[in-house]
Amino acid sequence: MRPEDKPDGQKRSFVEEARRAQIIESAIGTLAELGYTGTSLARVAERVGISKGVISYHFAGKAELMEQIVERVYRDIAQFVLSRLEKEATATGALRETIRSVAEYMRDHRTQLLALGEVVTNLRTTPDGALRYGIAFNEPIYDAREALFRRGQQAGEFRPFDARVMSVTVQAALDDMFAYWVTHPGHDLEAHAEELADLFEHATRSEDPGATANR
Amino acid sequence: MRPEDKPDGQKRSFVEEARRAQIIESAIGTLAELGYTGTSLARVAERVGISKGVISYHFAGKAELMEQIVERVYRDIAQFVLSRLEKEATATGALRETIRSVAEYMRDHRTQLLALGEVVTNLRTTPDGALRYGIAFNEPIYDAREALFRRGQQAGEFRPFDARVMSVTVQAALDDMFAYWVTHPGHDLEAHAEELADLFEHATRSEDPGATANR
Amino acid sequence: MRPEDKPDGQKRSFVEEARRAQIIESAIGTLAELGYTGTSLARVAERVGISKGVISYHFAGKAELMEQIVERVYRDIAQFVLSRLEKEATATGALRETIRSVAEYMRDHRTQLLALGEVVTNLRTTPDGALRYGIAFNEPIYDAREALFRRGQQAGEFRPFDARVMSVTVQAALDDMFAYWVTHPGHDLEAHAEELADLFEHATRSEDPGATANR
Amino acid sequence: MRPEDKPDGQKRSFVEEARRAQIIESAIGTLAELGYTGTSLARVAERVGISKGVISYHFAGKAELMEQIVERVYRDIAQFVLSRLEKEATATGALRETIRSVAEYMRDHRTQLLALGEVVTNLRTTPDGALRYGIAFNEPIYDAREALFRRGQQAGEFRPFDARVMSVTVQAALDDMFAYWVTHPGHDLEAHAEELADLFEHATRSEDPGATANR
DNA sequence: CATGAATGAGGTTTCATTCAT
DNA sequence: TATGAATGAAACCTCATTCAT
Repeated sequence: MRPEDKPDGQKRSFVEEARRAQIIESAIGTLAELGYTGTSLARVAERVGISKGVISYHFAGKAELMEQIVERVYRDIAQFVLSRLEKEATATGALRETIRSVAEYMRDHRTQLLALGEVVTNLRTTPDGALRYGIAFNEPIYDAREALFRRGQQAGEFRPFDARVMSVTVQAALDDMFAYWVTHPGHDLEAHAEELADLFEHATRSEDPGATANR
Repeated sequence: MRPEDKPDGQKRSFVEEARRAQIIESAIGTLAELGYTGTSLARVAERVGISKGVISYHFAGKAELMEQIVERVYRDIAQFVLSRLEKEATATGALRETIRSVAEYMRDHRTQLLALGEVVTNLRTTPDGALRYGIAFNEPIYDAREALFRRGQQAGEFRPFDARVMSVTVQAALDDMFAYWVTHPGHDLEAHAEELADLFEHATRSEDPGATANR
Repeated sequence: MRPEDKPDGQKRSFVEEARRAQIIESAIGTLAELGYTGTSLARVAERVGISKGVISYHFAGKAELMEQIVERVYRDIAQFVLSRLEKEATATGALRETIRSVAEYMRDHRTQLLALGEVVTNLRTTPDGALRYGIAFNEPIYDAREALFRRGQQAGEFRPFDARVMSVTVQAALDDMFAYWVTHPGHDLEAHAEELADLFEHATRSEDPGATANR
Repeated sequence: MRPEDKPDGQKRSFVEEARRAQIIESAIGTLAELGYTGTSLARVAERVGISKGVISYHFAGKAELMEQIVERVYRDIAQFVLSRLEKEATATGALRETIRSVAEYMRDHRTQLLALGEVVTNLRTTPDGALRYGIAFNEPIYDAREALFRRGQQAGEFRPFDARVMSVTVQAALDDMFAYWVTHPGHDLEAHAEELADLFEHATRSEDPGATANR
C-alpha cells in the first residue's frame, strides 16, 4: 500500500508516485487484456497517453515495472485476506473464511489477479531462463496455511494428513476457481467457494466422530 | 498419434512427417527450458540444426507449430490415462487411478507437460487478445470427470456435491502437484499423488455410514 | 583561468561560475573513465549529484560543455609549460626543458589530459562531420616550437632540418609517452622523458663538431 | 586477407563473405567521414542500400563489425610493411624503409587508416569502460621494432638508447605524420617521411665515428 | 537557480516471415 | 525440400533537450 522509497533511500515525490501508479494501472489493464506477450511498453504508454520514454524515466526497465505490479497486487491481496482471518478461532473456521474472502477478493479484483498471473508465470530476468516468480512465489502462503493445518491437527479438528500437500491443493483449488470463473463469466463464484469450503471440510475433518466437533 | 493430413486433404509424405515431428520435439524442449517468450523460431531451428526457413516451410506459422504441440501432447496424455481407467469398476477406484496414472505420466513427461502449459497459457491467435486455449481447454476433461462423479453419486459411493466444482478442483490439484514437483525436484511425486487420492476420497465419499461401501 | 564572460557580455556571478566549474570537473572525470561515447549528460549530472537540467541551464549544450573543457585544460597546460621555459637561454635547453615540464605536468594531470584527448579526437559540431579540434588544435604549439627550432638553427646549435616536421614529431613523441604511461602504469615517466630529450638532442644537434657547443 | 571462418568452424559462403566485405567497406567509409559517434548501423546500412537488419544478420553486433574492421585493416598494413622489409640487410636501412613504406601505405589507404584510428581509440566492449584496443594494440609493433633496434645496437650501427622508448616514438611520429597530412591535404607526405628517416637516423646512429663499437 | 518531468528521436537488436535459388 | 539471405516491423532503451514550477 505505502509507496516504496527509491533504491537509494530517497523518498519519491507525490507527482512521481502518481505517475508510477498510473503506469502500473495501465500495465495491469494491458496484461489482463492482451497477456504478457502483448504487453509492450509502447502499448502501456499509449494507453496512458504518454510518450514511451516516460516509462523508462520512472522505471529502471520493463522488469522493474513488472515486479512492481507483483508487489502491489500481492501486498493488497495478502492484507485483505489476513484481515478477514483475525476473528476466526477454529482452524476449520479459518479455512472456510480463507476460501470465502479469497473469492470475494477475486470478484472485485479480476483484472489485477489476471495481470498478476501473467507476470508470475512469464517474467524471467536471468539469462538462464528461470522464472522470476513461478510457483515458488506461493511459498509464504503455503507456509502460513501449513501452520494452520498443523494447528487444527493438534487441536483434534483435523485428521492426520500431509499439511504441505493440503496447502498446495487448497491454493490450486482457489486459483482454478478464479480461472474457471474468468472463462465462464456466468459461473457463480460464491457457490463455487462454498462448495470448495465443504470439499476441504470433508477432506480435512477428523474421522473420529467423538473428537472435538467443528462448525 | 496418427499424422494429420494437410489442410487441403493431401497426405503428408513420410519425410515431411518426420521433419515436422523433429521440429515439434525441438520446440517442446525450448518451451520447457526458456518459456513461451524465449521460444523464437530461430532458437527452435538452431536446436535442430536446420535453417529458420524450414519451419516456415513446414508450418503455416508460429501459431500452427504451437497448436501442433498442444495436439500431440494432449492426445498422448489422454490416451495414456484413459487406457488406465478401463479396468476400474468403481468410481472411487477410477478417481484414485486417475490421480496415480496422471502422476506417473508426469514423472515421465516433464518436458512435454511444461511445454504444453506454456502454450496453453500464452498462445493467442486472434487480434482481440483472447487465449487460444486457456482453461477452456480442459472442458472435455471436466465433462468426463463430471460424468464419473455423477455415476458415483448415483451408485451411492459419493456424497452429494457439485460435480463440476469437484472436477475442476481435481484437475487443479493435479496441475499444481506437477508445478510443485517441477519447482521442488526432491519432492516425492508418488506420495503426493497418494495424499491427493486420500484427500479426494475423503472429500467425495458418502457420509451415510450405512450406504454402499466403497473400496 | 579567468572565467569567461557570457556571450552577451554580461559577467557571470560567482555562484554560477562555481557551478560551471563543478560540472566541468565532473565531465572531465567521466571522460577519463568512460570515454567520449560513455559520457552522457545524465552521467555527468549524476556524478555531481545534480539534476540533468542544470547542465542545460549552465551550458548551451553538450558541445559547449566540451569546448569549455578543452579551453580550461589547454590554458592550464600552456601556462605551466611556458612559465618553465622563461629561464632557458639556449634552444637545446629549452627543448629539453619542454619535454621535462610536459612530463611533469602529465604525471600530475592524468585525468585532465585523458579528457582533453577524448574531446579533441571526437567532438564534432558541424553537420558535415568535421572534427571541432583534431590535430589542427596543435597548430599554435607547432608554431611556437617551430620558431624555437629556427632560432636554434640560426644560432648554430641545430643542424638544418624541417622545423615543422620536427615540431610535429616532438609533439607526437610527447603524446604517445603519455598514452604509453597511461596504459602501462608501472612505466617510468621521468626516464622516458629523459630518453626523449636525448633522442631529440641527437636528432637536432649540429653535426659540425666545431659549432657552438650545447649543454 | 583470407576470409575468416565462422566461430563454429563452418566456412562462410561466397555470397555471405561478399556481403560482409561490403558492409565492412561501408562502415570504414562512414567511420572515416563521420567518426565513431556518427557511425550508426542505420547509416552504414543506408550507405550500402540495405535494410538495417542485414547487418545484424551478418554480424553478431556492432562490436563484432568494428572488430572485423580492425582485423582486416591491421592484417593488410602488416603484410604490406613486412614484405617491404625483407630485403633490407642493415638495421638502419630497415628503419628508413619502414618509414617510407608506411608513408606509401598511408597515401593509398587514407580512409582505412582513419577508420582504424576511430575504432582503436573508441571501441569499448566491457562494461567497466576499458578500451578494447587502445595503444596496447601497438604492442606487437613495438616488440618487433624493439628487436630491430637491439639488433642494430649489437651490430654497432646504433648508439645505446632505450629501445622501447625509441619504438614508441617512431610509431608516434608515423601516426602523427598521417594525422598531419590528413588535416593538411597539401602537405608533402614523402618529404615528411624522408625528414623522419633523417631524424631517426641521427637519433639512433652510433656516435663513435670510428668503429663497430659504441661509446 | 534548480528541479523533476516529459519528449521524441535515434540507437541496437530480435523477430516472424518471404523469396530466389 | 531445404537453405541462406533479406526484410521491415517492433521491441527495449538511452540520449540531449525543453519546460513549467
